[in-house]
Amino acid sequence: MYALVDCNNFYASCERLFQPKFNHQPVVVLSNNDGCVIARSDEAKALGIVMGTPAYMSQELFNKHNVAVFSSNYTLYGDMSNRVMKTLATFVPRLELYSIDEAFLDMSELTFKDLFKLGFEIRTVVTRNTGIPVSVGIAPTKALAKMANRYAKKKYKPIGVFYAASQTLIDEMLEFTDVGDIWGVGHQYALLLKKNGIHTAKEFTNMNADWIRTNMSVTGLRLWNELRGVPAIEWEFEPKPKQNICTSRSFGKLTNNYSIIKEAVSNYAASCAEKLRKQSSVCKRINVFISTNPHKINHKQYKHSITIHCATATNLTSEIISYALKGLDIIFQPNGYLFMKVGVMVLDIVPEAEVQINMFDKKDRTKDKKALNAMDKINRAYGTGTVRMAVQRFDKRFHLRADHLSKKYTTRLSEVVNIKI
DNA sequence: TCTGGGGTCCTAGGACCC
DNA sequence: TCTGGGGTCCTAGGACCC
Repeated sequence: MYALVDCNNFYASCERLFQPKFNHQPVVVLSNNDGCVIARSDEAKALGIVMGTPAYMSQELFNKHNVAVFSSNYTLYGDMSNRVMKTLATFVPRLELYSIDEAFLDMSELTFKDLFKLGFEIRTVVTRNTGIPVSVGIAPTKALAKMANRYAKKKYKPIGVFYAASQTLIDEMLEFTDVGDIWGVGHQYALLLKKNGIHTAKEFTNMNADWIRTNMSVTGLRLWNELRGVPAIEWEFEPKPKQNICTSRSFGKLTNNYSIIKEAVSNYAASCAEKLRKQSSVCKRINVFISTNPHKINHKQYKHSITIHCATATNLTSEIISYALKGLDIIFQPNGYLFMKVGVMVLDIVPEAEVQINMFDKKDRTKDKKALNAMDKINRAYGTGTVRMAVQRFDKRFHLRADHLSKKYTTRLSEVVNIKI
């Protein structure tokens, strides 16, 4: 048995936790640059505010209904996530952290317990310990547990728990669920399925396996098995080491200023290097990409990327920056375009211990490593960018918009909430 | 006259997830 | 004025190599 525990409206719930005056007011959280809506409280959902819509398009709705708007505060959400996960870990022998606000719990050794009661206890204790409301779905496979979680929210909201304990209950849930709401079925597959007369998850499970394989590839077939009660998605108790690491941002406003773009690329490259060091790995290739704004249909469009091979696999900030700038220099177009976004990706990631030194590479990296080690420590303690390479500059002319940012209530001493007793 | 086949790498893009 | 960011997996065509 699998349980999927999911925090309700996670980012919105985190913001509310520290400003309870918003408890009965609609709350939304915006993406980087205050671009799109990425989280909504129930009240905001009821107003018809749609996930992923640009903030400026919903502005009227925000004003009219007195919606509390927040920029995203990932420091806060990350810390709250850790607290939730720690609490969840006390209930089961093993769990898999699936995303910032979800975890799969391994219930297979607990079948002697009343799993519904356990689900309810999990919900109660997490809310008591962290203040974050959660829902629980329990079922024989991961995909069914995902669905049970959603079903709990839609059908048994006050209880917040659904245990698909029998085939009758599973069928009830499958019939209730639209194919588009199945985990792993996105917009395109939902259209395809509906065109073929398949509207509910129950109808999906009744389809012929060959048809699924042909039209939805192996991933679709895996899903089909899962929904028929046959586990096909493996546990991942230990997070897999990342194959790629990427840092990219949109500019606060469109630009074709090469020095601003170089500065941005330097910073994203530095961030990739830091992420590599954090997991004790190095990369063999570095990819840089740049693009204009595809939403501006009357602008001339350009996008390009390039991959550079490292002479020696590396995680040194200075080296990764210089490879990235070399790549940028090749793909950058100086005339006629307004750029929206650049990014740096590090590829072919291997453990640092396995590095093969290029025989012509005589560089001694021990000093660099010591310096970067110290730099990482300082940056972790005092915030990203406290110590930086000269090319990264200080003025952040490409800086992001965040007009509605809340405080780091749980991670910065000066911003901790004061309580008068 | 007859114009291979297998492999890798790069870039691009499409599908999905949160 | 204003449309996120970070991932995974899969596919396909062109360049290039032997």
